[in-house]
Amino acid sequence: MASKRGKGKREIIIEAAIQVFSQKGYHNTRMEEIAQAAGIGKGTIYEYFDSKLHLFQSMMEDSLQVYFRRMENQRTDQMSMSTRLRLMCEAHIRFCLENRELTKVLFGEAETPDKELMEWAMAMRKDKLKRMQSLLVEGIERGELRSDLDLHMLSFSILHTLAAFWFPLVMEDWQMDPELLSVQYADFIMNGLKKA
Amino acid sequence: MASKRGKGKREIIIEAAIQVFSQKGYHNTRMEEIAQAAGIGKGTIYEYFDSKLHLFQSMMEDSLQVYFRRMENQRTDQMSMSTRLRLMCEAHIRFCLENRELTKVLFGEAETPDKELMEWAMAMRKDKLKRMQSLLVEGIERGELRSDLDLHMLSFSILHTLAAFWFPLVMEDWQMDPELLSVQYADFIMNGLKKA
Amino acid sequence: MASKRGKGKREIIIEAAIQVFSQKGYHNTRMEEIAQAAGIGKGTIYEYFDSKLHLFQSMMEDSLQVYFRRMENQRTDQMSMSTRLRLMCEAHIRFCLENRELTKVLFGEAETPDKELMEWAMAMRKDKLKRMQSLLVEGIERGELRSDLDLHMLSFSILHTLAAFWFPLVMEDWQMDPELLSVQYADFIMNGLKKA
Amino acid sequence: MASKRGKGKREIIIEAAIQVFSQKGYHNTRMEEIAQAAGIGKGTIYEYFDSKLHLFQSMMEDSLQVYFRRMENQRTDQMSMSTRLRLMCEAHIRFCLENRELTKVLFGEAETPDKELMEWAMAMRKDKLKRMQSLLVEGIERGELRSDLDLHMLSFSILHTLAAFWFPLVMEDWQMDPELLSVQYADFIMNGLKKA
DNA sequence: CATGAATGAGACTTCATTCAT
DNA sequence: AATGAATGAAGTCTCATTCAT
Repeated sequence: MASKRGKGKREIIIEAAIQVFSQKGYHNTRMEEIAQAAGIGKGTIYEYFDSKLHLFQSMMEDSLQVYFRRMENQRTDQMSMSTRLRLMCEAHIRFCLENRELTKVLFGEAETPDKELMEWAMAMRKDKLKRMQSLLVEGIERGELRSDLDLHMLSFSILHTLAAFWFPLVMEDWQMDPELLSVQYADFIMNGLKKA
Repeated sequence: MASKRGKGKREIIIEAAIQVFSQKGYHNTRMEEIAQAAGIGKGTIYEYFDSKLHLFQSMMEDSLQVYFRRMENQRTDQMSMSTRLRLMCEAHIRFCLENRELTKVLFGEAETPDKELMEWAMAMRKDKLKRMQSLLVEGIERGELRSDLDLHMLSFSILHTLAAFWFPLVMEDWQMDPELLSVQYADFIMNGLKKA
Repeated sequence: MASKRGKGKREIIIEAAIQVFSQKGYHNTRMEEIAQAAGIGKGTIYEYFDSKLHLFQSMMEDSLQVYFRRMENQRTDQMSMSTRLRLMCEAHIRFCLENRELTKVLFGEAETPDKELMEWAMAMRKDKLKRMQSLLVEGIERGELRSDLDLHMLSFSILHTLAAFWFPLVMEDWQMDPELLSVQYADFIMNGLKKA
Repeated sequence: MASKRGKGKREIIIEAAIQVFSQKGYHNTRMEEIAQAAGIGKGTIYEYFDSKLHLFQSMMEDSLQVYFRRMENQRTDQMSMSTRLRLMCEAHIRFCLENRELTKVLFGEAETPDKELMEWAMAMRKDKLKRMQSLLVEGIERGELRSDLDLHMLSFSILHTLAAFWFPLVMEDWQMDPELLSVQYADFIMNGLKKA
């Protein structure tokens, strides 16, 4: 009860949804479980959300906002590309470690309960890719990055690797310091594998 | 009829399963749809597979075997690490382009309908990681690769990026020549982003 | 509606189950028929019983309780064996005539849908036999009954004949006064067929 | 194979049906199980019997014929009623012990898969009752039996008790000598329970 | 005649959603 | 606004029966 003080029903339900969806996935979650986790009646959910699908969608949108707010809360314009990549990586990793349930639904839930949600996810994906491409273009224009590599390939590679880190961190308890991991990953991205 | 010549029912069903599961996902696929896609009756599937779950599992196992057979069909022991990474990448990309449906279920289907399958997927994942680590260790011992980066991080990064390529190739019709893509990716991995 | 006043859903369902199971038997009864007989939706049954089998089991247990409560509701300790047998017989017959559907499932339903229920039925059977044997032993000790007959055979014979009466009474509308029937049956049991 | 020499397919199938139906009951028996028990193909059964129901029916009819042939194979017209009852009882008991599977389906299978079979069973029942009544009437006319008891009640009691003996004999391995049991039962029927 | 692979009607059961209280 | 008992559409799986070989 104490933890619910000051929270509206909508927030309580979304939090319960994150908790249950992240553990069981969309199709294996029953509305009643979410209601129980929220400490409310089954019917009440429908006062705030039209359907199971809308609840899931709202949860994803809310979660992504939290993620984006966290990621963008950095003023890195003046820094070197290497540093910016490192900071971005570190922010992502810290987010994952501090929001394990949220992370599971955001990056792990690859189920696409329906077409609409699928398209929404695709749009998110494209948006992220564009931002990453912009960053790379800026780096090239500044003369810090090579210009002979395909930008689509690069942004894809970097974004997906970053995103993929959620798994060992959250699911397998990979014990690695976020700062060290970021430094190493940025080093790898910038300098490659080859022995100097 | 002509398309079924020379194929056993089991194969026909697996193919239909790949087709439908890859389009709709596990939970949104009805057994009847698979039966229709296979051109057979609903009950016939149960002559060959115990349940929907077992069908899905069999399909995944079969698909992975096809993938592995393709990937391992290379003798690259004597080549440089750079070349080996490039060839591995190329093999993966060609597989994706030539087996679009198979690719969708293997890399896109992140649903894990039940615990057993989840564990099976985890085991696969760990196996692939180990192989990649072995490759990197070999590269380090040969003196071709840096030894100051965390191996877990590296193998994770490389594998996931590779795997991630399936999406733009199969879902977004990314028109890029497999050979060129492989060369670029290997270059990126080996030399990094930094301008020389 | 009027007929349901004061009854919980569970009771309504059990009553409907008695009605339908007694007419069609376990395997020929569909859950939907019971739901219709109860005037409720198919799914509602599952709010009160886990499965068809559990419903059947609960119905049998409930019915037997009603039967036993009725049979044991007699203080006959001081009477002669002949009277006790007669009263037992009469109670049984009256129960059958007043609870025709219940009687059909209790004595007519020899189907044992599964192993567990079979064992339960066997246990009931043994319990009844033991009670009858105790009664006979008491009669022998009192000097009222012969002691040269096998007790197992006797208790079996008496119980089964009694039980068997349900059929002509309920299924064939045997028009015989319960009191007269009891008197005759007790006479037969006590004195035998032989002409004096 | 040796055991099938000289037997037609029809007989083989009926024997297999007795075996399986007696163990599992009508509804829990699959046609395939019978086919396997008969050592033939599933489809072959349908060459000899129209349906599962007809097979069951045929099996019951055949079995009952075997039973009746055995029971009637006695010339007892000149004997006393007491002796006749004893011999009838003994014949029944010996049949049960020597034809355990047959006994299970004949007396234990109270499932009535459909209406037609139910009616057939009722007809059998009435026939047996009539024969028993005739016997009792003869006894009365001869002056051996009492005439003050209801004949319907008597024939019912005796027949059912007799029939009921199958259970402890076949299902519970009641170790009692058939001759002794018959003597005791006939004694009980003739002289009753009362101490002389 | 014999077979058994194929079939699809039919039964149980689940669970998102509704609505009377 | 909140509830949860009730609902019934929908999906999985079984198995008697058919029929091409």
